[in-house]
Amino acid sequence: MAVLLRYPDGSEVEHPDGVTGLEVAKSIGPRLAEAAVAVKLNGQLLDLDRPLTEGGDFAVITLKDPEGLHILRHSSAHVLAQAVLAEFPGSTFAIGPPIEDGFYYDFGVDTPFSPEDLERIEERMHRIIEEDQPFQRVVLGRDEALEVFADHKYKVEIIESVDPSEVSGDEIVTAYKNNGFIDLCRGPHLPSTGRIPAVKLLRSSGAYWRGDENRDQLQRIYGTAWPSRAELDEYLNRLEEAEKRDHRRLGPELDLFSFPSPVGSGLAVWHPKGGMLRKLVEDRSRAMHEKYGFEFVFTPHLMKADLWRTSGHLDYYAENMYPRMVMDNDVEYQVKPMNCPGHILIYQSRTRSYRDLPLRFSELGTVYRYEKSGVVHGLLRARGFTQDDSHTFCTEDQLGDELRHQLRFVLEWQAAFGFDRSMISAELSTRPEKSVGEARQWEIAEHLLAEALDAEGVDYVVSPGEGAFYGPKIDIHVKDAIGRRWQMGTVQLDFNNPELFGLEYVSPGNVAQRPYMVHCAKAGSIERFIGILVEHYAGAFPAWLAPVQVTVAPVADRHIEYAVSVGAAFTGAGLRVEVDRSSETVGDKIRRAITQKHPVIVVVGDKDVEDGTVGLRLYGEDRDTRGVPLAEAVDRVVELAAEPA
RNA sequence: GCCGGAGUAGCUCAGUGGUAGAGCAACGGUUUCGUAAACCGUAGGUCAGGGGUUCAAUCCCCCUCUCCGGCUCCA
Repeated sequence: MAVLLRYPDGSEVEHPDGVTGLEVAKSIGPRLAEAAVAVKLNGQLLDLDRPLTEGGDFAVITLKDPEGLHILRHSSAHVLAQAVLAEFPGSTFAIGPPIEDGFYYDFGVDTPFSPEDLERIEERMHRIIEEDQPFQRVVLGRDEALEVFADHKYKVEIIESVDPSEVSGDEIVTAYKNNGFIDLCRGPHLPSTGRIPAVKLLRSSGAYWRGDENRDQLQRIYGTAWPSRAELDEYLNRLEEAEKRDHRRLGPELDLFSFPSPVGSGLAVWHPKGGMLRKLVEDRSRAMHEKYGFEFVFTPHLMKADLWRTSGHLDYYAENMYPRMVMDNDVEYQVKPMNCPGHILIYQSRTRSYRDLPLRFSELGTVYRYEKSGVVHGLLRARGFTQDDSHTFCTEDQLGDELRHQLRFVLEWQAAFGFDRSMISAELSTRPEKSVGEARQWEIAEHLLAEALDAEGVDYVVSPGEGAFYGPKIDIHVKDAIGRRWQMGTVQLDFNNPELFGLEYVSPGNVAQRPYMVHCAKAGSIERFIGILVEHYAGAFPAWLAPVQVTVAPVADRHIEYAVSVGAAFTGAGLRVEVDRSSETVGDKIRRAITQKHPVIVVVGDKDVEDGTVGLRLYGEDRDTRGVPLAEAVDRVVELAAEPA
């Protein structure tokens, strides 16, 4: 008997039945065999020493492959668990999967890990790696497995639930064993612990068993593992870079915003430069809403509790709302967590005809939501924020065009801020188990949302059952400059509110009809959006968004007068300018402008005063251009600072 | 909310059971300089807040607030 293996290059080679992956790799080449960590047969990953009993598509997996990295990190997690169990007798272990860039493992221990504990564990891991212990696959019967893991209640729970994604079959489970340590695992693993080239523990934290806050809190240790020391260093470097562009750091540094503790957690104040940035974003929001046919409405921050009762918020959103205030004659008021009810009341202010629709209301509406104390995160997760919110009411016939219209708006919005189509992906979330509205409505709406995505050529994934209970939605995700994904815009149907408020319009046949309601946010939250922009651009905004666009630096005090007139020329062209009148050296003035990430530095000295010229230096460029005639310099900067179309 | 870590000058950080220092920033003076840090000086702190232990607390203990890393949740 023989098995016929088809290699990735298309060639087919016959091997004896029961040949191992390692033997096949050796037959291809000794270096490949050395690099091999597993093989893939017909899409299934197998350990190197597993005998192959069938033919098919075959590939050798090395640490260069995504699957290889996955295996490396999975094996690292095992070594972590092995180290923890050895260092902390009496501890137990739960699950430890690979994740992007690393792995974690959850443990049940008496006391949470300290940073010193992590060092100790990491040392132990390195010892285990040095010992180069082979990973051995063992197949256990269910009862046998229960016995082996009798002391580990989380493992027992896993075996009892026999989750095929975590173990291997119905009545059998697989485990991997090295040097007395055994862990439940589907595999595959590296051939031995010595094949982990670079591993590092990063942090520990609490984590709930099965992700359920009502169950045990375990202690999770996060780590990272790479094919080489250099790649590990590069990764750690990347983390540092990400830290440098953290908006919570850059915000105060660039004097944009801050979170003074007397104000309260999750509540930002905007400094003048951040205020300018925000004004620019909001100006653009208003301009684009106007372009897309929206009308501007304004609703109060405080509304009667009864309204929130009608809208259902007090039923399903109460825990995110601030407590009631009782005013005249025991009337209760509440701060708004959403803008929709206010907009609905405007819709209801008069009888609406089909001729009025679609009716598009928009508001930069500031809302307040109670967030659990542990989740606030700068501008990205705040307790007070401003949505670029809109609510559109339309007929069923209009719905398809309307959804596409709004999706196009969201896409144009993102593009203006440097997020082109290649950085955008969408998620279509459909009807969840618990939902309101007729099945027919859901079907129509889901279909039209998908059609809009197709028509606009947006890549999307469908998340079945992930829609809100009141309607399906599209979420727009954006990938930033360092590859992180953020959720921003959303186009969302609402079958619930029109019903709750009894919204109607008069049809051509003079009958009352219920309109469709569409929520749409382009940025989501202005605060969050700006937080993302700060991180995306690392604080170096494109010139049209930069709070200060031009710094004029006179070489010496005698050039201040000329510098001021140069500044005036730029200001006259509509640019935002600062003239540096300090008595520092030019080098220092330039350094300060660069540190503040101003897009344009204009240096003026004796020669410029004489010739009516300036020296130009743009952010991100190490060189400068001298002797540029003032008018030409202004033109160039005006062009550089032009708003996106 | 839960688990852990942290809070010393505007910022970055030293420090000790006997009431605090550096660099940068600020301010004053000198310097007037052509593309990433001129020189000298001055001022600046209820050591997050409150309580406790102690002859004595920034340091040890407790509570609160705020921040950081996660979990859960989410724009």
